[in-house]
Amino acid sequence: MIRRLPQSRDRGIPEATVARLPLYLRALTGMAERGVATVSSEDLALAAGVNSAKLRKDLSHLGSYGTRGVGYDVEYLIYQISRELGLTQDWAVAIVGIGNLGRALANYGGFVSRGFRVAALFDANPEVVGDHIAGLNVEHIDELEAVIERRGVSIVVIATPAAAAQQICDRVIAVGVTSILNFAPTVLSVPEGVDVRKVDLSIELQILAFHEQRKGDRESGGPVMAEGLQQGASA
Amino acid sequence: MIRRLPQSRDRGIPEATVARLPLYLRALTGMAERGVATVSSEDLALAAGVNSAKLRKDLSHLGSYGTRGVGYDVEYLIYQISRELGLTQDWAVAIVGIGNLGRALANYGGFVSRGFRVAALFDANPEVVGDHIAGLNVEHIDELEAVIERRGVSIVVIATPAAAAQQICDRVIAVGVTSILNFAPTVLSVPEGVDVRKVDLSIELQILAFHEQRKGDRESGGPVMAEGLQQGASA
DNA sequence: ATCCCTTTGTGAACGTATGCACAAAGTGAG
DNA sequence: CTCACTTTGTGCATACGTTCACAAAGGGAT
Ligand SMILES: NC(=O)c1ccc[n+]([C@@H]2O[C@H](COP(=O)([O-])OP(=O)(O)OC[C@H]3O[C@@H](n4cnc5c(N)ncnc54)[C@H](O)[C@@H]3O)[C@@H](O)[C@H]2O)c1
Ligand SMILES: NC(=O)c1ccc[n+]([C@@H]2O[C@H](COP(=O)([O-])OP(=O)(O)OC[C@H]3O[C@@H](n4cnc5c(N)ncnc54)[C@H](O)[C@@H]3O)[C@@H](O)[C@H]2O)c1
Repeated sequence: MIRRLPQSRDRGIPEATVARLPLYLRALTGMAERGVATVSSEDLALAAGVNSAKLRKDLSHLGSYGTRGVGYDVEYLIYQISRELGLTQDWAVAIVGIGNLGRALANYGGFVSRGFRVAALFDANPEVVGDHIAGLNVEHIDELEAVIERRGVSIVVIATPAAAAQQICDRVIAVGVTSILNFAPTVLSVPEGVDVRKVDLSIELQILAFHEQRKGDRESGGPVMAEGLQQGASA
Repeated sequence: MIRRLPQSRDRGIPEATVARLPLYLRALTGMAERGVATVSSEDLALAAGVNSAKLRKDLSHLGSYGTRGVGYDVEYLIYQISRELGLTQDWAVAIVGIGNLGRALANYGGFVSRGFRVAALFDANPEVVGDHIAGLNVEHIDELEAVIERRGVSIVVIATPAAAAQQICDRVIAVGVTSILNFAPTVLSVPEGVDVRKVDLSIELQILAFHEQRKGDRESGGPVMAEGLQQGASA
């Protein structure tokens, strides 16, 4: 291997790695709070629930921040991962659909903890509009575009019924939003350059049911299946 | 303790495929409701937001249920996928931690729609215990084991603070639960044979932030990377 | 300075997933 | 029947992801 400076500009981090970085970050933050100064790949991997070789390979994509024979400096690694994930800047998030779920999300403290700030709440229901939740006023959905632009919102969380999701999606994309987190159980179609991630309770349960059923099958003499698998990264 | 994942198995459906089956099912259900009798892989793939070759390969793992020149029978395919996922039986689900999120989950109608039935709610807070939510009484966490066994709960949803999650997890596993859906931002450690899936808002936002930051970098002359990617299956 | 111990970073082998491209299989018209 | 047309199911190439295993690097003791 040729040792070169351009290594740091090789910014092609695999998607599977990106999905695990927040996990490492969380484990590291816990360690920092407990006063741990350095950590080995073995220990960090254990805390994050992954294989240590995988962890080392993941971190190697960010650069060479470890010290052989010692491990990684916790604070420094927190900084490097945070920077890579873009958490050293402040992200304004809007939540659309302030029903059961939207309310829970708006009240969720874990949001703010890492660079994310809930900057706007929207709903179509006149009875909900004007409510005060977590120090924010719920705006009418008609104000969507204006408020998003005024407050510099760059990430939108959709928590409306499925029927409204695509329309909300189209509208926020039209004003330049390119990152969407969708809780509605529907497939959003978006132009290239827009990232959609989805959280779908129903799908998770169905996947669990699939494996659960298969465990039961075992008793009736079916083939013994692989088990104990935790879900991995999303690509 | 090396975990072996035997691949050579007859009914071995790839994990990536399993994760997409619920998507197909949802699309098919919508079509059935609109009176569509048959569908081509092309159309179904479009509705589910995947590549049609991938869809055909996924379905081929279940069997050969299509008709060349025609497509798939919608109702029949719904039945086959439902059966494969184990949705033809009834799953009793318990929710632990009836706070903001737990309440939203308990009130969520989409649960029941597909074989899942919320059968028990638990909380440690005396002010919450005894509340009536969605027709269910919130039980004290001390009753966890007894109620789970009595009502035949096989899937547990954890919506407690992170600090309580591992303990709840250990307790439900001790009474035979092997499927857990975890909303708490913590890595659960479980014995082999137990499936844990996690839903983590914070991780999703951080992944979005990573890509969002990268989009901004483009202006400063960084390499233009592939975008527009939607998240894939979790393995 | 030398040796021993620990731990990183990565080459290489293997496993899994994706998507193209096409033969095979089916429909229906004449 | 044959022919034209549609669409499935899959072989194959390629890309991506995981894990093992070990040389190289660093720390510290003597
Ligand atoms: N509650 C859950 O646990 C849960 C779980 C998984 C998925 N989901 C999904 O999340 C979404 C929200 O769930 P919920 O339980 O909060 O539903 P909900 O009905 O309680 O809330 C939906 C809110 O969206 C608002 N709304 C409707 N149309 C709108 C529009 N065009 N613009 C802006 N706001 C609009 C409604 O006024 C309502 O306040 C649904 O798609 C649901 O399927 C919910
Ligand atoms: N609210 C959200 O939008 C959101 C988003 C992502 C993740 N989460 C996570 O989901 C979990 C719940 O979030 P929330 O906002 O509902 O919090 P919450 O504080 O509103 O609710 C937590 C509930 O759990 C109960 N509880 C605490 N210890 C318990 C125990 N040992 N046994 C049983 N019940 C116990 C509490 O009494 C409370 O009712 C947290 O881990 C949170 O980080 C929440």
